[in-house]
Amino acid sequence: MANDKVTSAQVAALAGVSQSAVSRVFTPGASASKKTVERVRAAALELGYRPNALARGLITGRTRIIGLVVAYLDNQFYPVALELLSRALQERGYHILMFMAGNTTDKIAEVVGELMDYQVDGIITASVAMSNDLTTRCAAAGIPVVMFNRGQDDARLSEVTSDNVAGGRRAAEFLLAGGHRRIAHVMGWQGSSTGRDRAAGFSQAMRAAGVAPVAMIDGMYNRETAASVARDLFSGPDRPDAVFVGNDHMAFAVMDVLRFELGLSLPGDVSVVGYDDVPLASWPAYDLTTIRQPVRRMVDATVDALMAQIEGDGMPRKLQIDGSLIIRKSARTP
Amino acid sequence: MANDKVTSAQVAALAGVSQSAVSRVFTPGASASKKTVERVRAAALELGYRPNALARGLITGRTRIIGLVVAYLDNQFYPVALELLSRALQERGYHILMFMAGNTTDKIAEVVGELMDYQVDGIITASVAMSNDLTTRCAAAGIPVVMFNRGQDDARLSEVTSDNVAGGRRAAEFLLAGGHRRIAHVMGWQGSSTGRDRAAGFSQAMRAAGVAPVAMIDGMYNRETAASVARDLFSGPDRPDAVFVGNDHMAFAVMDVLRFELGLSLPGDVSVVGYDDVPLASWPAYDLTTIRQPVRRMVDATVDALMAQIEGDGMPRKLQIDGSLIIRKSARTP
DNA sequence: CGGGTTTTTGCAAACGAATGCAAGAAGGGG
DNA sequence: CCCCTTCTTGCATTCGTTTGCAAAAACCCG
Repeated sequence: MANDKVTSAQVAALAGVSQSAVSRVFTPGASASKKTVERVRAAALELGYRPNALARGLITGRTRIIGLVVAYLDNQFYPVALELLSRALQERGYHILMFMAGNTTDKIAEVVGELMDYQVDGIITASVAMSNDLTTRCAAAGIPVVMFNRGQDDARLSEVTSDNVAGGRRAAEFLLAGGHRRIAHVMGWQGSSTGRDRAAGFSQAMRAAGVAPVAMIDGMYNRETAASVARDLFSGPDRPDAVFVGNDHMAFAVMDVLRFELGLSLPGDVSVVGYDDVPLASWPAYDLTTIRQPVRRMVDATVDALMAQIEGDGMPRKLQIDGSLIIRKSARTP
Repeated sequence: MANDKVTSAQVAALAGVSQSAVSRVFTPGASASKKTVERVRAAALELGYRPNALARGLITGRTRIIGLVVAYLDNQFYPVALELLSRALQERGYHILMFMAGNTTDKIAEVVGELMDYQVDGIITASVAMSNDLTTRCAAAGIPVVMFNRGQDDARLSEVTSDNVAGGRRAAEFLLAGGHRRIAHVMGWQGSSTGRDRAAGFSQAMRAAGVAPVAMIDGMYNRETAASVARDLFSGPDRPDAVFVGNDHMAFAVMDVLRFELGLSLPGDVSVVGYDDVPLASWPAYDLTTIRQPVRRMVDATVDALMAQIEGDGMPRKLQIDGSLIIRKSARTP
């Protein structure tokens, strides 16, 4: 049966037609008579023939491979997104070539270079920034790029995020409405647009209410950092009575420190609000009040944007998807 | 600069050498004089040339792409493994083409078929079983397959697991040593080797101690199922005083039910032992006593096995990596 | 400086499929 | 039944590389 490499020529021979005929049978939208189709199909089945995607890609210029660059997977938001992305693309006949990149510029450049070697049809970056130079290279090569959950001020890039400014504002307003006046913000990494936007929204709402934040400290989207920030912030004599944390991943760390190291109760002593609404946030051990990022819709938007640019003549687009506040038990309810 | 498609021929023209020369400069281990190398490198840099991986793959028969098939990512063990795998392979110049497959046979077959279309150099399956037919096809195509965290009785397949039988035994022994006599087991999915092996080890140790398990129920490696199993098991009048759960992911669900629905205290009322030691297990909100699967070593072994078969003449191998018991606070300590 | 070795080089043939072109087959209408 | 149109088909070229082969160049040593 299916031996090492079956080529279209072998199928052609068996079916008694030319190699072109075989190709046409396997190329959607090419012309072939009913009889040829049948004979070729039969021969292909017998030999276990499947078209070689590399050869096809070489000549058509499309590989149906999407490059995915992601910085880390320990924040649960990303595996969830990855799973959805992968499924959505698979449904449309595309496949994901995956790369882990630290968030350093040159590592990312290296990785994008390798992606381009494989002639990917498009690139999705998750929680990763593109340097200007890199964007230029992708644009020159005609490879559309869409940034998932990160924004950047460059018209050549598509981006899909939640409305982070609104989200930050919403978090602050909720805490204020709960009667809190000593509110701190453990910020998302200030090197990222999401971190900055959420912080900006938070500040905005605080200012509007005439309340000054107790502190705004960068938690780097990192569990350890967030924990140590929480320790500093809450060990002193006049500690905050509420904290908005830049994402759920850090919020869990903060809650751990508050409850298990400092013996504080939530929401009795302190209110905590997170951002993302990852699955773990709804588990009773945390039961975290948080701003939801609608992953599913974000993923759909990402795939749509990419497909529009690959298959149609779509232009880069910037989308913000609104996320609602999910009220649970980690923060006092107004 | 870097225009749409730069080919080796263009570089050759600019450098004043033949196209073959360019190829040789970019092929490790090919002969080229110092002078040629220099001139070609310079020209390549100027034009932004990079070898087309598709064309290269077409002729060499190696793509440096590894197909990865994974069933789900909601169990934290897999994202962690995925990240390590991806990094390890990247270091060796390989890349991951990722596929999500449910655990249904035909879905997997479909996915493996698509993988083969891309002429992958090897396949890693994580928490996924291979049908006999599929294994045959891969073997015929000369594509090595290594199963990560799953075993199968087929000499053509490599596999890397932890020593699940020993692990299950260890868990039971630990609970027995803690003085428990009413011990239940929420089993890992019995359709998987890991689930069966852990259960077998557990049974073995119980039998050796002359203690009959209170219950052994399949939790399907699924959070909801595990939770409802826990509800049934622990709501009755004479509930177990200890439970060994087939993996951490389910153990968290069980703990949630025990503590937050049934108001039981751990390890006071009930002892819980899990399997995997995912990062979350060490967070104080769970602080789960568990059998560690040494992911890093498992990943290294996986990559080694794969490389041996791809680059050398290695035979398929079956590896079991021993994992130790990590004692935390969810179970009574002897 | 000559004869023999070793390196470097270009030529041309792969790899496996898609596709423009022109010829052949089939179909349709009067 | 013939002519004109529409479908199918095969031929040959193309995509961007690697690589075997043989010629050319460089090197070495006496």
